[in-house]
Amino acid sequence: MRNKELTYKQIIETAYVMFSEKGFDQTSLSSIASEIGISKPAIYYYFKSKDELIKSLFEIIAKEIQSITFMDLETITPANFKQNLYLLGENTIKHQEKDHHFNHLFNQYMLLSTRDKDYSERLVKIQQHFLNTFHDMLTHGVKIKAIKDENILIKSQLLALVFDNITNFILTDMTLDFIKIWREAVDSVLNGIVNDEQ
Amino acid sequence: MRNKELTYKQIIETAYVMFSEKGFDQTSLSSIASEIGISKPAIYYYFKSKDELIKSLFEIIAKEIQSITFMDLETITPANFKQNLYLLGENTIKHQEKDHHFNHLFNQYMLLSTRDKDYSERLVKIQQHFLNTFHDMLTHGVKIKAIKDENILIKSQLLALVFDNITNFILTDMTLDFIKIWREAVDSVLNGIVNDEQ
DNA sequence: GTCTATACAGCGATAGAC
DNA sequence: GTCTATCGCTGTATAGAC
Repeated sequence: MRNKELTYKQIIETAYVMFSEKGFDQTSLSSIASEIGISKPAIYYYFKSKDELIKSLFEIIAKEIQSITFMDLETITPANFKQNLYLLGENTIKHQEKDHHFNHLFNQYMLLSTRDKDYSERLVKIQQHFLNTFHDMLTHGVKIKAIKDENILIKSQLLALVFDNITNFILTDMTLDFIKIWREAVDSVLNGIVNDEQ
Repeated sequence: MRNKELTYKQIIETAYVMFSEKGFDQTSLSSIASEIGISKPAIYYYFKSKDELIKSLFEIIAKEIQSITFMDLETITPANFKQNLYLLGENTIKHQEKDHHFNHLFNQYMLLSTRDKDYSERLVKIQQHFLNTFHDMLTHGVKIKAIKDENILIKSQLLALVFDNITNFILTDMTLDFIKIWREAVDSVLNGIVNDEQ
């Protein structure tokens, strides 16, 4: 007799890894089951279909993105503004270099979204949230007079694009100095609009 | 009796569209065959397996990337340097907005590469070529004294990252002004190192 | 060179025993 | 809650007719 919560947790965790490594289609429910040491129908006790299991994982990913890109604006001052932008990138880069599964899965949902309207709408919202995070950050910078109010919208979109693609490039075997690239991006974008730079 | 070359061409073109819209796994050889109006085994006459058909499409994609990112450095002068960087992005953005299949397929090969060493190595080379294009462009800019020799390597990598992810974002339903973002990227990166700017 | 027919494996999902 | 057994379907791939 197994523990109910344990089994549920094992299915989620095993699916997370296997889906990321082999893809949704190439990972059968039986292979997930045998990896855990249970039978295939046991999975159907927890999830009414394979699609629902895939959807459950999406919810987990979506929540993780929220927490990764969270920024507490209250702690930002003109003195530490640029440093905080550096850190936002550096922390994420270090996090992604440890867990490749996250981005592999996310890419698969991106592909799913082209033929599934639900995923499409959810992903647009996530990307929007993502863009907003950087826009809020720069807007806050203007408000506390850390930077000048010049082209803030486009500049924040540019930062979001760089940030997002750094995580994609980490997945390939490219060995670039991503932290340096991110710092160059922040420096370039803020160049000329930073106040009080000595 | 069908024409041999025509059938081959039809298989390639139909597979290109269907694989991009539904994915490799969700597109069966029978569905491709019936879409064209031939029988499933007919495909096996031209391709010894589904994987080989997928591989053939990869060769086409790889070639297309080479031509998209081609830049004739001979025509670059200090006067048109920045304008050419603008155009490189703008032409690609317009091209991508017309043909979404290209990027959908490319993303699928990115996922395949995580479990297939052949694709992995090929893709790294493509990404490398991609980075080199921008590096060559900026290095050439230094040579013809269009820009100053400051941080050229990182700056070219940054441009490549922005350029690459703009094409990814076009696939989503985000309606951003990508041309403006690209211009901001070029402006930001070149800010302070451009010579002869009035 | 292209077809019909078919082999064979594997999938998602369900029924019903324990 | 988890199992065995099984259904129905679809996939890739091949053999052999024309």
